[in-house]
Amino acid sequence: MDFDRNSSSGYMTNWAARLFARAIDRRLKPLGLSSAHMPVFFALARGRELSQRQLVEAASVEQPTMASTLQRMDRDGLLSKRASPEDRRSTLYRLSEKGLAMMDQVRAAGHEVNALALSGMDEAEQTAYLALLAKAVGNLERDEPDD
Amino acid sequence: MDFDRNSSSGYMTNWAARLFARAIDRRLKPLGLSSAHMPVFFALARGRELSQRQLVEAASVEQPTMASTLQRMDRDGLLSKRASPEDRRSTLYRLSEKGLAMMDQVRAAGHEVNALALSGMDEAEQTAYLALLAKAVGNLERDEPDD
DNA sequence: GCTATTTATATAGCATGCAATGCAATTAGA
DNA sequence: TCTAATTGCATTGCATGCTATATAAATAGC
Repeated sequence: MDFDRNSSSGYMTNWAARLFARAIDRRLKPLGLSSAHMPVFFALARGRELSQRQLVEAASVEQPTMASTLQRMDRDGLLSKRASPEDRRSTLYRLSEKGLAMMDQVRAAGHEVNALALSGMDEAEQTAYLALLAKAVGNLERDEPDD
Repeated sequence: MDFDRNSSSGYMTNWAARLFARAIDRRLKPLGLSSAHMPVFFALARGRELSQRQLVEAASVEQPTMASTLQRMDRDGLLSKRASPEDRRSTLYRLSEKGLAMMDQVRAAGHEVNALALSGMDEAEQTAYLALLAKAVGNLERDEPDD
């Protein structure tokens, strides 16, 4: 055989990630939401107010990615913004009423898909899955430039 | 606390997948290639000739995604096409000379990044990582429409 | 206080991925 | 054989992600 995709950790991780995203997206689509909104929702839970920079950290995406996610969310009325009183470069974001009202369904979708993905694994396997992912993430982060 | 991203299998899988892709991309960028090319390269190894449909299966991406990947690869001179003699709707793809010449480096990048990601895991853990990903993939595929 | 560096965002440009749709060629069913 | 369903692909339109670059505000070093 040439190459067995099932034996490549990179390929399998990518595949699983796409399936996770699709499963989330199918559930959130009726709300007009998608998987990329989830880290923003969780970071802004309970009416918390954060800057773009803090959201970038919370979601571990690059700054331009977060900028355009926030732009779409704002366009869709999910956010409420105000200029930072501390730093004139910075904008602070909160979920709007409309956004906050969707929080429970966002959480539910997340739990449902996580449970589905992990079904058939016992406690130890579920823990191992997260631990091994964390290990791989740590390893790959050491390959990133700078940081 | 509200939500610990490190405890969400979906979040961690997505994060790992993005780090995998970035690590691959950094290595293939000097060649003008990227992570999305890898499944196509491996499927077309040894001069094998496949239709778009077969490449879709091999890469587990949707058909329009493969269509545009092939379009870019063709634009960049990595492919050689011909009409299928069996089916007038279908086009058969092979790697061009230029593409074939890059195969070793594509493989090397894949092996290097996989090894990096799995470093610090013993044999059993590496096997478990792949097995747990396969389990999650299987679970999530059952959530997909149709198939 | 003044310049040099750093930091917070914005923007451009592109790749990758998806769903939805349309069309032409093929295949199945009556 | 003739129509109906299926299949292979193209296209549209959009979201998500990235790198590279620019700009203005804040901070540091002197």
